[in-house]
Amino acid sequence: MAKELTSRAENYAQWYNDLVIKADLAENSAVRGCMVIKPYGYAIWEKMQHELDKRFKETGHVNAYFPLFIPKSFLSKEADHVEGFAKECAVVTHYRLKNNPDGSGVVVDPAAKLEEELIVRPTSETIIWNTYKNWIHSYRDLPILCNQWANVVRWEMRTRLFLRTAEFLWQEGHTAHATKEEALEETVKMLNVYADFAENVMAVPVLKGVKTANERFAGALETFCIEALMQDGKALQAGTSHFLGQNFAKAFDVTFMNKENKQELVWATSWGVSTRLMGALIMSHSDDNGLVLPPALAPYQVVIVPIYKNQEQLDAINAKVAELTAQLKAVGISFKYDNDDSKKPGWKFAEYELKGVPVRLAMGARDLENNTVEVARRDTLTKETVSFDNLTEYIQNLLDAIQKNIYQKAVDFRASVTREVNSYEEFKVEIEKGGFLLCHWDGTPETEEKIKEETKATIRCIPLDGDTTPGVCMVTGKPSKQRVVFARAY
RNA sequence: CGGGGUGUAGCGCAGUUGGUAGCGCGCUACGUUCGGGACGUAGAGGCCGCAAGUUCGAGUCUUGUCACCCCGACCA
Repeated sequence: MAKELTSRAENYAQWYNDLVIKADLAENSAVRGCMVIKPYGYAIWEKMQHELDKRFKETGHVNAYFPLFIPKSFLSKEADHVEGFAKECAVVTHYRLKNNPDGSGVVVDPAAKLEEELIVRPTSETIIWNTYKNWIHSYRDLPILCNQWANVVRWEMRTRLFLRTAEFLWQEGHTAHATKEEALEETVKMLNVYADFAENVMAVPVLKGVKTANERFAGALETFCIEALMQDGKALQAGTSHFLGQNFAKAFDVTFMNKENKQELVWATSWGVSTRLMGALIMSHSDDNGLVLPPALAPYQVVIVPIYKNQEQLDAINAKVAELTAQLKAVGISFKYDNDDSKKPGWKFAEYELKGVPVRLAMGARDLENNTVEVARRDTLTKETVSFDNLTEYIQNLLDAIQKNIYQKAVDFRASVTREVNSYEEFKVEIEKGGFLLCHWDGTPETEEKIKEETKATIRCIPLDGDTTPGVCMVTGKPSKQRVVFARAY
């Protein structure tokens, strides 16, 4: 991918990790490790939000909003949770500035020091459970199934556009349940929602699995995840769903009276996906010509480019295109008719390829004569001339075909770099090639840690629907219940 | 915080032994073009990251400083 660039392409694309990912999607901001998401990129994020939200509602969830600031004391109430996040928190210590006495700009007013510092949320478990405490008294108050769309801040030592920015956008679901079974069921249910979204909307195949203790969310008893594989052979954690047990209920003293009139601790889950998914989308499908977007997420699914020599021709094309766009609108296909006179057709072709628009229609004088249109698809870069009659139906089918095709391509790619490895020697060689390695592991954190140190590979997950044939650990020779998934990850 | 690198036009870069700043793209105007990132002509655009120093003279040499990028430690 992205072996070389023409001097022209340089002006339109920024290349990142061998993939076009800044192409009108994002740029670095003036703030360390943060990103500006440009309108085209944000439109993709909005589509993702819409599709996810729809699925959350279908599973009985509602949206709410909780504060950006978390009192420092809240964060220290759950021991594992603090340990996990303490090192990467932005802290608010003052609430006022004043003019610098020496006349050079402003300084922090030392008189305005906060009694208790506020943490900019790295995740909202603590502030939410502090709130839930007041919402929950009886089994009749349960379950609580809330989701919040928000930004969070994690002061990472090293950032990576889309994949690990200091501030990112996400949704975080936080649910409270009367029983362990119900909470576990919720955890798995949301994992399935994420997997469905990734595969059917993003066209990104994912492995569903459970994290090992080492990789578990700070404060969770069990972390479920979906793991995707990028085109460069590295794995990407695309979403997580945590079973939190009663840890946060204990920490924030959230109890309820059950039907037997006994006081019980509440059971919790939390789950989230972030703008990291934008990275997953880009790195799964893009090619040397730019982005390849699945029709389900493309800000516009069809772009129409007129080709003309004079105003008269353009008028004729405008009229013809108006017929088409009315039909597209009627069936809910999103489109853009680009009759901007300041850009040439060739320029537009390249531009919309870079932006990943699934279908491009070109219409010129020749087409008007023949009652045809040229249809180009982004995923295969092929073109054909199609009759103007029944064009809408043709496009509908084509969009479906493209959605399926890019998913299938990703599935095939993943299959081509997923293999079973049985010895540690072989593992050390194979891991250099990237991809998922299915190996036996003795289940101990020590062995996992040793492998990580020696090869930089981590256990991405213990797959939920993997082969459960037992074997022996490739490192220690001790018994193993099933193969787990190793990879180098982002 | 360690190791490496880079700061020169909006973007990407060149700049020789120190002599007063250039290329490509983009931008503006006009004309010809328009079915795969057009071409010609004429333009506009720079405190050479910042600060000291050496020198008749610094983009270039010295010292300091700041910022950003890459590789580690950390992590979704």
